[in-house]
Amino acid sequence: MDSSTDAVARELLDVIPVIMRTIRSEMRSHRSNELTVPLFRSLMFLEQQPGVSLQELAGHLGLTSPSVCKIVDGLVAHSMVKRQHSNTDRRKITLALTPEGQNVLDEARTNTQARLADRLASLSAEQCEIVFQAMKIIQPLFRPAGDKIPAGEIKI
Amino acid sequence: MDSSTDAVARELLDVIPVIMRTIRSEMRSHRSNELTVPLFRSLMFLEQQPGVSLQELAGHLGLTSPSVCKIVDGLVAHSMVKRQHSNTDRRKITLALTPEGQNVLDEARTNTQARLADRLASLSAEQCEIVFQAMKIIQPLFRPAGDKIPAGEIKI
DNA sequence: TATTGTTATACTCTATAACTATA
DNA sequence: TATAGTTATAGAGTATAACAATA
Repeated sequence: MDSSTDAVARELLDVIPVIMRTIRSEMRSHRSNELTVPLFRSLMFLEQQPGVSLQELAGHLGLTSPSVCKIVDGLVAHSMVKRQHSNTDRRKITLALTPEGQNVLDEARTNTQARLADRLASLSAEQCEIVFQAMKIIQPLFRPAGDKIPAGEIKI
Repeated sequence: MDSSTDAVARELLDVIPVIMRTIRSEMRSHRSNELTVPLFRSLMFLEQQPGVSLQELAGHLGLTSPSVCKIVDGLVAHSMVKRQHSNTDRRKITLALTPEGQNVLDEARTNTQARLADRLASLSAEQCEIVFQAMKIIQPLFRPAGDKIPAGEIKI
């Protein structure tokens, strides 16, 4: 069993960086949406969890507060995100997508997903299913600390 | 079938960046080997393909020549890689691991793999197998252009 | 003239440290 | 005093453009 997890670890180390580079470059190559991976992930998280604080977003992204503060600055400057002071604790901020942010997210997701799907086109239904299941299996193991499971997914 | 590849694409977009961040941070957190992901991948490639040129390495990494030139500078400065002029075409260079580079690679691979394997420890044998197969399925779809399949793997 | 590698320069992403405002 | 967020500054990592040497 140990040798098996080692083999999987070796494969992950081999394959993940290559996929990541593709995702990055495909996200960049689409001219209309100048989203980087962290910006894209921020918008996705705010769609799932509207009203979160900066620290909650930082926890999800696995980045420090200053880094996320700058990311949010950019998103606010481009009118994709609304930043407000919390009513209950005025030190905190609450973050949410604007309608424009939702549009940008929808477009970016559609485009990037379509390009990834193109690469997967040669897979059989069985192979697709294996990859799909693998992602579902791996995801919880790498979830950043402090990242809550969205309420809609608790179902177990 | 289309909805299936779309679903897989969505999962990849969700999960890959998170795994990538973990790989990065685990690689950095181990103090003795200060290898970044691209440095690590360079060493791995030179182990498989000793004697390659800078452009071949750049093709494998999916980076531009100037970027790879700087990476190689660093590896040479740290005595991990030997850089020589080619005899047949003196514009070209040939790159190869030094014994020290091999040691650094071995240690980094062992450590990083072990940490990843720790995260996978809770998986059942079946789950391991699914993830393993998924990586094998995905890998060829995302191989960078100009990246040759290592001679030892042609076997088919 | 085209190709291989290098140097010069700049931009993005991220981090640590220091600061402000609120609790 | 502790916490949430911000600002200031610095260090990777990458790219494009310009250059040198060789073919």
